[in-house]
Amino acid sequence: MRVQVTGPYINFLLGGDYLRETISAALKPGFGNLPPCDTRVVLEHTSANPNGPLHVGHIRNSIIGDTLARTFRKGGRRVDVQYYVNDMGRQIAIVVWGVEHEKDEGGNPKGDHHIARLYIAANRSLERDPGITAQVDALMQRVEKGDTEIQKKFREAVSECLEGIKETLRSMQVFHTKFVWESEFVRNSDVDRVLGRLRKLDQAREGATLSLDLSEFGFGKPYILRRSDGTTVYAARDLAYHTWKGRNFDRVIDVLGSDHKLIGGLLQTTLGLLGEKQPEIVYFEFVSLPEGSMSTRAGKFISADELIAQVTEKAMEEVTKRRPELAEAERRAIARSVAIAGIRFDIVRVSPEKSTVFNWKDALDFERQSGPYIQYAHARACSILEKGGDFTPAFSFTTEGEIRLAKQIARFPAVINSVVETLRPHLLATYTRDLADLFNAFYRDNPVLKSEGTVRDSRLALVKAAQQTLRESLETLGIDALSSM
RNA sequence: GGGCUUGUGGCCUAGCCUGGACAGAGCGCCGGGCUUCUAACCCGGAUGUCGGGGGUUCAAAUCCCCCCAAGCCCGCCA
Repeated sequence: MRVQVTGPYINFLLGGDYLRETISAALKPGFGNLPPCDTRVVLEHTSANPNGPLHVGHIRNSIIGDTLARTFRKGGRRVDVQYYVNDMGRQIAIVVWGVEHEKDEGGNPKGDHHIARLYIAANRSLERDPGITAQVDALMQRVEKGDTEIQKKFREAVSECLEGIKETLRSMQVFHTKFVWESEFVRNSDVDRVLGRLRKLDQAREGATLSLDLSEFGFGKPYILRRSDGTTVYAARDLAYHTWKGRNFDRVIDVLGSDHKLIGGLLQTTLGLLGEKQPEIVYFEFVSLPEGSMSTRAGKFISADELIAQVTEKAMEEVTKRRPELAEAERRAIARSVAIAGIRFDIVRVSPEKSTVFNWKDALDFERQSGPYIQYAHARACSILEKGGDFTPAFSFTTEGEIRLAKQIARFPAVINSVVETLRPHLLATYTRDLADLFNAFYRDNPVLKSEGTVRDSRLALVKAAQQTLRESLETLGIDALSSM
């Protein structure tokens, strides 16, 4: 290492040994993996109500959550990823009422879309005739009391919707290890037990309802846990779920929309009062439409399925334009990967605290700063390596392009670590984009296959290291690292 | 009304926690580059009161205070 003074700054220049070491590490599979660690992490994300398909707002949750899960695993953590299924709230009772009373006008045959149409229709009926509210209330009471016939109806409606949601998640390469049904905590009496403990808190206020007075913690309004008709609210069931998570895992992480900030704070405070582990909550701001915020109830949303279909179609056009010689099935497969890369990268690259407005033009743009741009850099690297054939890695880096690329590669494990520490997955996205930029700059100024001797072996080693690092980064972002596109 | 978050060229975004080298990219715009490792790429150019005003500091996009604007929350919904 050399030290140089420039004006008021002292620059520490990293020498050849450092680059040799890291580039040689990057040549091995699994570059960027952090040492395994025994901490058991449970990460909850998406958990959208099963009253309709995932829309472009929900998938910000899914993509942030899935990217965090992948990064944690790369960081050596053991991670359980859970989707908490709300299968007994008021919204689901409305769905069940809709299944019984509404007619489906037809459209996308997927179960989640079918359920959404009934849910939207039921809400319209509810607006016209407030008397229906009593019927919905009755459904909620019967399901909570354990009426098996009604429970079956709830389960069937929820399952139908959930199957559609699962299909959407799979197509985005978002994976959960477990779907936890809320009603489980009512059935196994965890909710009763946690209510029993809550009742004994100094902050408990019990009359017709059971609530907590958390004003000493800055929460102005009572935290209602049980309705006057005896049924529990979501908050109570969520407390039971988080108590269970806290007792079975070392770290509990939730990814939630910023509209949950207040209830997230109430949840954390209450768990603290009970002496249970408090979850770490990652909040993200909303995705809205140019005409305003999305609403499943009002039918005002762009579904993830529609987004994926449109982006895939655009990707197919692009692939066909560039690679007309490929068979259709092959083009189709590339288009699917490119589409998911476009969608996932576009969402994960923005810091979570920034609210965004969805627009089709940007969603369909595969140019610079996009996921496909990074995939393309990776594919170019693969192509050079394929043409280069066997080589003996050398580590002599002298040009500016070589050194800057090598340094960026070297940063990768630190980036994984910082995402794990800060729970900010966009850091990985910007890192990967910069890596692709630096690879392109290197590619432009440093001929690889035409060079000779040590220069060629060094550059091939660098290309290989860059390709591996791009692949590891892309896979951690849930994006396919295509070798040809 | 109260709370939380955001405000960076026409558009979009990184940097803000941990203050320092000309505020980095991208889109769009103007002008170039495919007999040369994949042009989903690259090069050059124009475009910035870092929302506004105070303050702290040798030094502020970054820290503090006030103001303005936008989004979200303030249900016996989730």
